[in-house]
Amino acid sequence: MRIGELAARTGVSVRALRYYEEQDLLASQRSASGQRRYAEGAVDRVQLIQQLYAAGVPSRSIADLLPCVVNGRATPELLERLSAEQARIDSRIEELTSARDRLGSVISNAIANWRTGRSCRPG
Amino acid sequence: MRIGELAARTGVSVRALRYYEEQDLLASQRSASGQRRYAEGAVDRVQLIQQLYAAGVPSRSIADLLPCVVNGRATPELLERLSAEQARIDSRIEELTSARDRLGSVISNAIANWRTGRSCRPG
DNA sequence: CTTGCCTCTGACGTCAACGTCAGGTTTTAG
DNA sequence: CTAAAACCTGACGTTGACGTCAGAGGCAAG
Repeated sequence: MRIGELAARTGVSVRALRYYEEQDLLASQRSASGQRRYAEGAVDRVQLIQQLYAAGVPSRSIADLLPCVVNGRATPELLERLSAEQARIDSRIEELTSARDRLGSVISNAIANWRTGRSCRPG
Repeated sequence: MRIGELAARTGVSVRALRYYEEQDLLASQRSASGQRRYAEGAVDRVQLIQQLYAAGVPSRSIADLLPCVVNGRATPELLERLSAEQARIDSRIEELTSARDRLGSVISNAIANWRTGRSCRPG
């Protein structure tokens, strides 16, 4: 498929796909005229890239670990990096959870004030 | 306390603290000569700011909700925004969890390959 | 009083992950 | 064949949360 279709099917922009290629995250065949052609697997690949980006994994790390994802092999060193990334994600989840809870108590606190005390209306 | 001490006690840079003030996230008294003076509560406040930043809450939203955190009151509109932020954080946590799991399966897959099949060593 | 560290206000630099525009080629629909 | 739509390669713009540097003042110690 061409880049436009891949963009449509993954929900990421054409520009982003070209950017991924620049960063060696996503390869493409080229047609005789130079247009990018992608196989079906590219859809999955792009979604994985997005997932890792969303997890805050820097693109350099993604570039390093993607081959491993594809062929299922990793050097011990890479395995360590993967575990490290996983740990980073875990602590990030904890941060988020605690932030979420803090927001939650702010909310219920505000609601409680709202019921019992004066409301937020002027006066 | 002065800005250097607050920075040391919160672990954020002096520049960041001045930036927070610029964004109306953190107020300060000024000495006669213009230096910033902070009360004890500033330490907590800065940590809250960090937590929200870490959760991806944009600084404008933080500025809006901080007064509410302080005085425990919120307009219905603000309550809605808080809930929206909470929901955003929740979906972010889900993203991260799924990324984490995906990394996990990559890792265990690699380990399995490592045990059963050929290792990653050349040859 | 001076030395040395802390602080001040601008103001420009940075980095990632793209957005956007320019100027040109290719593919497709009619 | 032609016009529209999609694609190409640069290359500069954007945003957020600061980093960093310049130049000038403030403050406690000796």
